[in-house]
Amino acid sequence: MSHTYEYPRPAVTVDCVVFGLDEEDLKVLLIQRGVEPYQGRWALPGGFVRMDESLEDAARRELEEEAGLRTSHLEQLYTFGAPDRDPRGRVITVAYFALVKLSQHHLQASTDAREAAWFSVWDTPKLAFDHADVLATALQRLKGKVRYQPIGFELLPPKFTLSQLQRLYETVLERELDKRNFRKKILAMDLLEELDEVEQDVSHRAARLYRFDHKKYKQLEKAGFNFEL
Amino acid sequence: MSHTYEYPRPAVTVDCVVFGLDEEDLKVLLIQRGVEPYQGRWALPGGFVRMDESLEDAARRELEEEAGLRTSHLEQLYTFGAPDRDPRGRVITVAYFALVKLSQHHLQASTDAREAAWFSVWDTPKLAFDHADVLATALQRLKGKVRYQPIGFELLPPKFTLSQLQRLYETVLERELDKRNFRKKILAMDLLEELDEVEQDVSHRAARLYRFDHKKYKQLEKAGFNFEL
DNA sequence: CCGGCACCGTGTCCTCTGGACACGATGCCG
DNA sequence: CGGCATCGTGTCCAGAGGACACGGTGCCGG
Repeated sequence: MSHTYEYPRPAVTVDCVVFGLDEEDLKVLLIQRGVEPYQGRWALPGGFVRMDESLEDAARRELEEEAGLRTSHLEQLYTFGAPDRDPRGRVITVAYFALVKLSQHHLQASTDAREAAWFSVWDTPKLAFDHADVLATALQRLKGKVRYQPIGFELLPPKFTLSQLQRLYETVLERELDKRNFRKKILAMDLLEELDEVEQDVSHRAARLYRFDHKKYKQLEKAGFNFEL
Repeated sequence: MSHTYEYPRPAVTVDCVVFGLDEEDLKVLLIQRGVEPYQGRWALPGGFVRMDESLEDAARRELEEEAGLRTSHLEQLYTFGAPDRDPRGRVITVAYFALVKLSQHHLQASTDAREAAWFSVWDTPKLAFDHADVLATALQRLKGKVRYQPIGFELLPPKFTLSQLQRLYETVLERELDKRNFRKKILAMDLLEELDEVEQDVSHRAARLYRFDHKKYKQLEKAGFNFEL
């Protein structure tokens, strides 16, 4: 290896901001730290990048190890590298952003005896390192992206009602939407498959279920179609 | 330092995609490599991150060192970390994205005897490492961002004509725009200061000069205004 | 001096989109 | 069988965006 590389090197980690949605709120997955620094504090799941794995592989591995979690949607968020962001020394972290269907991911005990739990994104405990910044950045990204890419569906069960979908947007965007206009617009896109099923076990009139048509979206996307709100 | 950190570490670099605009084309700044690997190939300016500087500071420093360049607009683009992207070993690079006013940056000889030059973004030589991917990512970002943030002005001289501005958008977006609609829309935003000056040394009727009003934009932005194409 | 050339600068019309807005239908429960 | 909660639907209006053409101005060359 060239002499060029014999400088001291920073350590490199990945951290994941995993969002999920339940009936009440938008949630983020946190892990309670078992060791110093910030022992006992809550933090984003993450860890060191191995020499032979890509950054995204590292993110997936950490999610699997720390929360027994697999996710369909995982994208790079931002890289945080302030020299003093870790008290142990120079650590640069590549943050990732993931969406999971909370309904299908009941957390399993983490393999390394750390506690994992979902918190409302509007009400998290004090976080370790600069993870509050990372979370804020991720929220901003989610808010921005959900409007012009159909990623919101990653947060819902495969079959969902239009009300659920609308609640999703209202929660993420932090504003109310008009039901009629919302339905008009989303149905006009012709990306939802109307199923011959209605929701079960509700104590009022049951709503029709829909399914997002990924194939159709891919096609339309190629043809220059743009999803928007 | 904790034992946790005694894993082997990747090297970390920053690379910069610097865009400039001249009368003909959108340009990108490249540096010819003086050492192996890829000796003689053109590459993005960049280099190793020092242990005591932030990522953005590293990017600015490299731009200064390799091209004598300062830039107003510098933002993080993406982090590239495929295990085999550098033949010398594991090197992760944090790519940055910069815009400069080409009219005011005649390149000075680089301090470390490497050659620096501007190339049309549509016609670059074969690049070192995965820098072609980095450039493609940057172009995509520029195309996306220019429409909803007033960053295009960073590519123009402080005083410019509406035709120059329109040509900028046409070049970046790779499509033609209608002159009357473009002027109507951009002037309606009320972000351009109309000057009592016209361009000089043209062999036809001279066009009026305008200046972008950064202050006004900041105010409007706070008030919830959204710049859009 | 005059014509040609190149670019500057301007307004109308039409379509479509987006937002405001209310009520009858359905199904469960007590 | 009445009450309650949610479902599901259509109209109207204003504003934005896109299509579209021509007279004005200034330089240059003959």
